Amino acid sequence: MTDMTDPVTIPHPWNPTPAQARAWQTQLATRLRLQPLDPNWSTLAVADVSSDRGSPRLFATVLLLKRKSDGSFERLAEGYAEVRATFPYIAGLLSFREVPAILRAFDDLEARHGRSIRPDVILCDGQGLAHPRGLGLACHLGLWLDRPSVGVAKTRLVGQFEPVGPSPGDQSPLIHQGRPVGAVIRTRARAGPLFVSPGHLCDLDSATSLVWACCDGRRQPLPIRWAHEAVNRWRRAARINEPDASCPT
DNA sequence: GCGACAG
DNA sequence: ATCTTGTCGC
Repeated sequence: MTDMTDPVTIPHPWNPTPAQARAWQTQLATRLRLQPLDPNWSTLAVADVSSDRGSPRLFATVLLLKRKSDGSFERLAEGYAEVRATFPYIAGLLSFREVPAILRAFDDLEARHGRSIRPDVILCDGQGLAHPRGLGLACHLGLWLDRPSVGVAKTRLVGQFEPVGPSPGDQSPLIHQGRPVGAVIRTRARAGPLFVSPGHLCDLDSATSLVWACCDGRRQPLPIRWAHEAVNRWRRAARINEPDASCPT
């Protein structure tokens, strides 16, 4: 009998063939734990990755934030990493391309912060459970780090849903293979809805309420916007100084 | 063969 | 993801 508490039962490579990657996803999905998130979560880590068209240079950023009692966020620390992509972008296999870069950004974050990071939840730009094999980027990262995680994507990958209402807060269940795997949420009037799904150590209700709690009238949750701004600011600076990338302050 | 297809 | 200016609308 294997130890059911291992984050990842068998370490796997990040540069497998597409067929091997799909097999790992099916295997890893069996390790997911769908459970309520601590409603009193306060520390949140948010990750984002960006790159120039056709360039194999991936820039990853992870921000560590603290949710204050008044609902605002405080920036505690940040980490950065530039990685050479070892896997192409293939719909359904995004985590094999971006997670390695995100893991290095986490390492940088810990190095700067001076101690191990144990965020109450990790917010990811991409799908969680709403995936062909139930293992979107949020699930994969959460499993690897053994931390609760939530996925929020701008467009659909899988699943069917009824039209979402026009008002902020309106939502519609995302159904895949007869199972509710996520929620389509209107976060801003006249803007496209977001696709939220749980990652690891989290359930659908927890995922949707957390994302909604991170929204402030804009289409994207504030943490996602901050991470996106941070990683793009760094990438643009690195593009000017060409070769090496000097991390932000 | 055709359509779909996170970032 | 990124390439890109202006433009329409609240």
